[in-house]
Amino acid sequence: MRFSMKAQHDARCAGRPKDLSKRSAILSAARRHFMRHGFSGISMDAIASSAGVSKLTVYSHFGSKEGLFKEVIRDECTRLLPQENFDSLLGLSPREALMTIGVRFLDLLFQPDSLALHRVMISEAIGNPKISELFYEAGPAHVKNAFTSFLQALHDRGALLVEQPEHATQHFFSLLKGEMHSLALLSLPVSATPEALRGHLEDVVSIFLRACAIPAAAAGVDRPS
Amino acid sequence: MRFSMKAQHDARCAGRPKDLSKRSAILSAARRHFMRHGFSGISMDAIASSAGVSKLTVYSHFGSKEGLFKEVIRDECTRLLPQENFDSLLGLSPREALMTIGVRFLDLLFQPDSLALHRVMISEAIGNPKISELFYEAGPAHVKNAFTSFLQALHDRGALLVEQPEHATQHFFSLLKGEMHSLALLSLPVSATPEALRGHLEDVVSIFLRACAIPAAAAGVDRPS
DNA sequence: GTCTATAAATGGATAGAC
DNA sequence: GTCTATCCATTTATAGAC
Repeated sequence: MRFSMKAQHDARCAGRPKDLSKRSAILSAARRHFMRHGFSGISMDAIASSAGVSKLTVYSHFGSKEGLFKEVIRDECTRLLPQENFDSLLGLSPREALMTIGVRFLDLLFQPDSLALHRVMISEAIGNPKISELFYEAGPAHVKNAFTSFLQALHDRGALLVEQPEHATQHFFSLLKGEMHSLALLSLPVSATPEALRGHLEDVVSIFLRACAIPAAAAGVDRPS
Repeated sequence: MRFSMKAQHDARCAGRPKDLSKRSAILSAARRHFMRHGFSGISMDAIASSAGVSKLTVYSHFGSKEGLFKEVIRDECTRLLPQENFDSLLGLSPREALMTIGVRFLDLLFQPDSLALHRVMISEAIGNPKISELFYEAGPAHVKNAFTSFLQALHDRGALLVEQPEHATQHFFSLLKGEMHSLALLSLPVSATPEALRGHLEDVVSIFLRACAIPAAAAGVDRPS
């Protein structure tokens, strides 16, 4: 009973279980505060009292403020990104598939948590490039790779003409983000109503499809699969 | 001997003249430090000593750290943006004009000073939306408006089909920024070689022109100019 | 013994006033 | 330039709980 039946982290031999509920309470409080006020903007005192634990407990779990911060980032990336995979959309028409992906991506991008994470990462990137690398690999890179594979698949089956899938991915997501994302990062008012987002999305998909249009009939110029 | 022989700032009339050279020395030092370390990342002590003045002088000129910061932002925006106006490009072909504008914009965007300014603005936007508004109006909004007017002019003379110039402007600049800008904001390594930028620019202009292409011959569906 | 909470202390940095 | 009041990350008692 005292001994963890799910022997997960018992590497510390006799070290006793270190209440996991406290650990997650700390992580949750830290996440709220870091996202709202940034790394320097909040004190360990505030985090500890907000989590209902003592400061010593925080230090015993995470070692330092920076250690806690890194854990929060890692956590937040996996929390926001439930394994992106677009293979299930290969049955749809390119337009339908792109619209679906676009809706998902915009939903993700304009979540307050996601915006806050981006802001915090950029602000920490001033003089600390290591942390933003951690973020990028755990977050944006995944979506990017998934979409590139998806485009490659569409190209291979002749549904679209995508000569450079990585470039195309970049263009698609850049268009999706649009000015709204820049404004949101600056905490400026942005009318992200569902209607506005929908219109934006339709514009973007149309532009993208025009750029990747198969040159009408004679597609024989390219390698035949 | 005690009296300055180079009577530079002897306007000792009514209100104390407050040495303008010191003012600009402070501004310049503050700019360097704020851009490199952010607002919280640098102390007034460091700025004062770096400018070769006492802290008192700094406070007498700018009142507070935040006051100094705002002045730096205002200054930096006008310094980086030498009045954008694209009317002189109306004689070129749309592709040539867009390429020219793109080169200028990318040059501006990837200047270390410009990147630093963006980073600092985003990090200050956490809990201080007023300052980023100042920045946006003094900076990005100008370029945006200039380009929208330019597109409208092209549309009016039938060179392009731009139904919604403001949306088109948004798309063009989003594409130009691309992934490179997001990476640069995170201080992540980005290969912004002249060749890479050139290739990117050509892609972007091609996509944009395809999106705004006049539907070949029968343009009669739209209002004839 | 080990985790924990409370509390206080250390050591350093800083904005702003005089 | 100096002074002061404040804040903060981190450490160090001290004592209770399992």
